[in-house]
Amino acid sequence: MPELLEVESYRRLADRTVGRRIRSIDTPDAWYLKGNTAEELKAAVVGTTVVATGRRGKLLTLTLGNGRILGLRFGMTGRLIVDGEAAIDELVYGARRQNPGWDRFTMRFGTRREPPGWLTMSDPRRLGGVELDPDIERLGPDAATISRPQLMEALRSAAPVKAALMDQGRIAGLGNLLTDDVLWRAGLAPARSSNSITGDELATLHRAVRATLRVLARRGGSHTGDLQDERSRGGHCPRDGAPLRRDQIGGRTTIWCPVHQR
DNA sequence: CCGGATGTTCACCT
DNA sequence: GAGGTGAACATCCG
Repeated sequence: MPELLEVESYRRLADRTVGRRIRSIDTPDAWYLKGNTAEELKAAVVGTTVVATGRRGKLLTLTLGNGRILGLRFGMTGRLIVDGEAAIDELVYGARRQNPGWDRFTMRFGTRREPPGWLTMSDPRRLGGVELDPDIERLGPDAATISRPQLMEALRSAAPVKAALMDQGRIAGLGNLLTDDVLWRAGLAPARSSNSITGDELATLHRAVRATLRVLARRGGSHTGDLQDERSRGGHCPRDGAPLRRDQIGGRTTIWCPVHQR
């Protein structure tokens, strides 16, 4: 998916639907509906209005006029399209082409007197989903606004710091690409046990989370990190020129510099 | 042809 | 219980 930065741009796009009334929904893929049948979903949302958008980590939420919350998850390849316009032209690991067969969920808006339009989730790999009233509190604090004490709490674990940062229940929003760039920026080895992080290192890591999100947001997304060009082929550290390492940590391919990440 | 890819969940180990 | 591993989902790309 889309990590935090992409989902935030999806949220801003979805903001366009605030104030619109949901006329109908298309649910061509029952598997995409988590926890509800199409009939239940339809009964809960059709006829109500989108009153707000929100985001916690990689979860996009649409608050409806009846108090229900519609949670949208995008997996690795999910895209959001509103009124035919996509928030992001091309996902790095997503499909280049567009295929109507990948439309997994659509809301159609408008009545005689209210604004029309539609919102579609397109997801080739079907790794995302739509859930009514998702358990948002199962997610940790959002990475974009997490405080230093909250980060310390998130790292109260014997797991590698990389695994803890990717654990959405501990801290929400960081995926594989962002996490590698955060640790690179912080100078921390990804396999370091979380509870071995010192107070000074925690402060550095906290700043690195914020800096990485700020810088990559400005550059255009999670795939614009300093390590991105080095991910595919064995590259060199942009900071000190050392050969980068490629390891499996927390179940994911991890790129890191053994010289300055300690 | 094969392996891996911005993710999550689950079963099964240690 | 905590942590790790591999599978599953489906498609594209190198």
